[in-house]
Amino acid sequence: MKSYHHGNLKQELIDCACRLCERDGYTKLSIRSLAKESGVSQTAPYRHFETKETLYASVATEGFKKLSIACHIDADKKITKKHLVEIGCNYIEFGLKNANTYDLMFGTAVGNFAEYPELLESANSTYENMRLSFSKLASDSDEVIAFKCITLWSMVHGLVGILRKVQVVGDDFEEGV
Amino acid sequence: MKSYHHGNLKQELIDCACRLCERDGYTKLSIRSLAKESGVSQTAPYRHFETKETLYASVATEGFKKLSIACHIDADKKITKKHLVEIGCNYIEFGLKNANTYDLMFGTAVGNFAEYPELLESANSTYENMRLSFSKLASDSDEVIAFKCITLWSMVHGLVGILRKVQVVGDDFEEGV
DNA sequence: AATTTAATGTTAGCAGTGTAAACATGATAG
DNA sequence: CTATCATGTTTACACTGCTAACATTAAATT
Repeated sequence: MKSYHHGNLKQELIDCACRLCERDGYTKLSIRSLAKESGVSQTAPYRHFETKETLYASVATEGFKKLSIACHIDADKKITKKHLVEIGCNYIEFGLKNANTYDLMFGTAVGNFAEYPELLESANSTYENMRLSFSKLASDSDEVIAFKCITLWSMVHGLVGILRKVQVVGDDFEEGV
Repeated sequence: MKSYHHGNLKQELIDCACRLCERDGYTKLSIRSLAKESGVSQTAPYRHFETKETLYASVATEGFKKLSIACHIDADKKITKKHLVEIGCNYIEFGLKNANTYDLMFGTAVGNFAEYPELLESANSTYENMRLSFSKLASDSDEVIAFKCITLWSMVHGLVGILRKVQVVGDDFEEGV
């Protein structure tokens, strides 16, 4: 007889949600289907996620962690201009290859990150990693570095959004860089 | 006795949807509430919009028209570098002040613009206006202009996305430009 | 070790959703 | 005047987020 309790439901739900969100987009994800996929009753997820937005927040949190990893930002290593470009390309590649997750991370699905401490932490840490990398290359003031960082971030973030809509230039672009 | 037929339902639904989408975000918009708001039966909108995504497409179409207008791009007028910066600022301002509509326009709510000719037309025309403005300033080849255009577009588009999440730098930025 | 308690699961049910099908009405073309 | 067709309504279905009441198990307390 199978045990009544699942044991590791929360993590399994998050993993499953990450998969489904990326595959079908977060709008198609339902708590019920998620529960069914994990072989558990319809309302079981509510023991681990107050609302659907809380689940979204968890998926977004994972997303930022994956983005950090995908960028290959190593806080300790020395960095060159070439590395910087690589980071940018990695960022864009992540955004394009994980378009649905990226949409969840930067769209309005999760209204206010501050309501989800883990998400806020993971998003801030991603940014902080980027900022640190920039700061190693420039000898500007912190303010200027932050400004430049936002500018570059906007570039790559914007490109992700644009390239997704304007597929035509997608291939040309990679060479262009 | 009120007339059975509404007469101008389609446009009223679009207008109403635009308002509600911007106020609450497109996820909160329901066809039923929209119908009720227009004093019409639950399924009446289906005479004018095949699916909800079709309705989204209409709202997005309006969005691109409004964006074009907000940018104050005049295809005939001469243009200076200062104008270009103004266009950029107008773009960013539009994106921030109409965040929910902007999200609908550039998110994944409408999967494939090509399925909605009017939307495709209005999005392309917005881009074409921008490209024309750029082309008046630069004496580069069409390809290079297109490349620069995408780059600048990415900048402002990216900033809209980032500034929405990182409100802190919002005020500083406007001065910085 | 026995018992209480808190965490985590289930069942039943509500109100709201997108959408399809069948029917009603009224404007318009013949 | 009548037939047709666009546009409206009613009814119905399967699905959704979420709540409340109950069941089971693991962990803490005695």
